[in-house]
Amino acid sequence: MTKATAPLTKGSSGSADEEALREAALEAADRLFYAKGVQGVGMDELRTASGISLKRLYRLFPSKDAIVEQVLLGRHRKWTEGVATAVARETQPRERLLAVYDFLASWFTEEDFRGCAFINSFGELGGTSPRVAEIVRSHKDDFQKYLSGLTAEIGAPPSLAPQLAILAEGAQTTAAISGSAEPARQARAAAEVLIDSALSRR
Amino acid sequence: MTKATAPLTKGSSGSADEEALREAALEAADRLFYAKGVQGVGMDELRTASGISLKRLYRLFPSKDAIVEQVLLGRHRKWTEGVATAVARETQPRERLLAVYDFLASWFTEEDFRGCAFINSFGELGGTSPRVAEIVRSHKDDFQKYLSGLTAEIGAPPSLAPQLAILAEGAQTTAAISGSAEPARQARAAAEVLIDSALSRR
DNA sequence: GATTGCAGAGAACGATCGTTCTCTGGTTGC
DNA sequence: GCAACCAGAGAACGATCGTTCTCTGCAATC
Repeated sequence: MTKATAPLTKGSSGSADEEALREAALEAADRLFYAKGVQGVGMDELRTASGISLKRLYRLFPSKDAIVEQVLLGRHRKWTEGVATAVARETQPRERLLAVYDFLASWFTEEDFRGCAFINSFGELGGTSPRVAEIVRSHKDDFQKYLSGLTAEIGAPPSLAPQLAILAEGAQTTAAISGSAEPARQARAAAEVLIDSALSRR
Repeated sequence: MTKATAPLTKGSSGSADEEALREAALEAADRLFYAKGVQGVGMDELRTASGISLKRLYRLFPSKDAIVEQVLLGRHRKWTEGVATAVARETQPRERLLAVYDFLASWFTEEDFRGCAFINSFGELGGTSPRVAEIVRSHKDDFQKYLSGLTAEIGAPPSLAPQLAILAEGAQTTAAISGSAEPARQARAAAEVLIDSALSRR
């Protein structure tokens, strides 16, 4: 009864399994780290949650730090994708910009929402882990550059993008701490004013 | 602070010393926690940094958690004071509001600036420590209420205060991560637009 | 069928965590 | 002078951390 699956050559078939396991491990790690903080989750807890033995975890990743790094990089990919998808649904440049805040609003209503994982990680580890600090910095830089592209679409001055970014960051932390999705709407309303003001002064 | 002599009415003999020690311990704890995260600092490190023996530390405070709590409450006092002082220097209501962002700007240039301790603590411990989450929440709530008072001075609609708060929060995290004080000026510029827009629509 | 290799489960390791206890030496009260 | 007490330094404690190792049993190879 143990021969039912994967009777192929094991040399190359293990790689696909490995990738699936890696993915499962990262998913569990992401969920745990996000909910309880990186240092609040031990490798044993990750083992239990993922169902992957410690030995295997350490064959998939060289260290916990590497898992943290991969989790953050995965979050970066998902965030970038999510924002881009939300923006792509709109055609008018102004609406495309505001779509960012609608994306935030729907994210904030997820029941396990606990703020921006990058801000959280920076607060916890930014002072002691240069690698984490670097990843967070480049994530935020990426977002600013993305906003710059969107503001350029409407011909707004370059000073608008950082202001809109600050609104987004503030909405994330405020929503996390207050436990409400309202900051997304408040930030959106503020963004409208800033955008319109920038456009009228163009 | 210049205190000449220990007041007799403050407490029994030895209490003044204890209070000074408690203050010194909290000062060291604040500096270390802020720089390296709460969980990144052990009690042994706090002992070394403060020069206060473990035995004494545990007579001054019942646990590390209590120290964390006191550090946060102390930060809250200092923040509230600092903002109020900066605001009090201005007389015109609009300038009083903007003084908040000038206060941020000068804070951001401090060399050991590493963001808002409350946001950082929330990211690290908010998911596991209800007490920390509560303190952070009430600190941010306090700030919002303070801003509400300032916006009421200029007769702006109540919707303005949360927007200005979001700008301040975003400026703090963005400045921390980017390592620049620029976000304070950007937030200030955005606040001006929001304030003037709110006033013209009044 | 014997041998080899590798998987999983979890015990074990050294380090460090928050917290407590022991030991020592000096001060105080009589 | 002597007993009682208390402060300080740091060892010790149990728990837990990230990481590695051992043990066991199964599967594949000659």
